[in-house]
Amino acid sequence: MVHEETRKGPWTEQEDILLVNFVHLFGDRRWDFIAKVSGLNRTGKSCRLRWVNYLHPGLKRGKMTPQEERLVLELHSKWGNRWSRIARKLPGRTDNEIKNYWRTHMRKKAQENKRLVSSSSSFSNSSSSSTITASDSQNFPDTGKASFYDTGGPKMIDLEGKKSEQVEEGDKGYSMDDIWKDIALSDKNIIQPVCDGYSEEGYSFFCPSMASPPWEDSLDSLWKMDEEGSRLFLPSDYLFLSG
DNA sequence: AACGATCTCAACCGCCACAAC
DNA sequence: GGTTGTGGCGGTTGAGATCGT
Repeated sequence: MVHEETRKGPWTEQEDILLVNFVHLFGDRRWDFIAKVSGLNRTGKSCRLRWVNYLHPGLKRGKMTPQEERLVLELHSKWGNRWSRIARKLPGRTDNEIKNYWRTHMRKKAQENKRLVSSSSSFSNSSSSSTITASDSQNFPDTGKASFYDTGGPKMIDLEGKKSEQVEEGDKGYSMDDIWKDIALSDKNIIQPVCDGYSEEGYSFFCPSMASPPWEDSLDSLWKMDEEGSRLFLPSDYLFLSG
């Protein structure tokens, strides 16, 4: 046997299928183990990332809804670049997705702002204060440093995520019900809030801390939830190839 | 239609936290 | 208590897609 190097780069459909099979067999926590036994020449990290960001059946694809956008802005103002935490409040969205969204979103804002500033030229100096918009401006305390989208939120003192978690529910301008409604309209299956409303993962489509995926008893519904058809869907006979 | 600029998003990297030993 | 292995997170990159000229 030739010891192949660890594969990198884009995943093939075959790899995806294989990974899905093994995740169903062993759960979505033992990534290193899965990486080894699956025969994928990938690292555990790579497998996890692929699953979390792309293969996970609960993922919602497509553009962010206005509600989601607002929620991202709001949560980012509270938590800064805690993408995974923010993602937990956005059912079906991944931290990577939100991170990317924020990056492009803020880039646009920064460019717009630059234009405004240069045209009015009344605000000079401003080491880097991306004035953004009125509603956003709170997100960007003038740190005078860092990239344009960096750590918008207050330099949060995390305190093990306790304090900040407590504040969050109270001062929300609107409820997650809106978002759930939105999702329910388009997805109508799979994504259900499993945990009750007020834990850290309260609004996730399932509790990440679960040892085994909750969808195991509803595999038929996997891969069918895309509303835009833009998503890779594995027909159920792809699953469990070996029976 | 061709080309360059810009945008989007999947994937990798490095660091950190935590659990097992 | 120290070491090691693994998972998770945030930052960054690069290829492909899309847009504008």
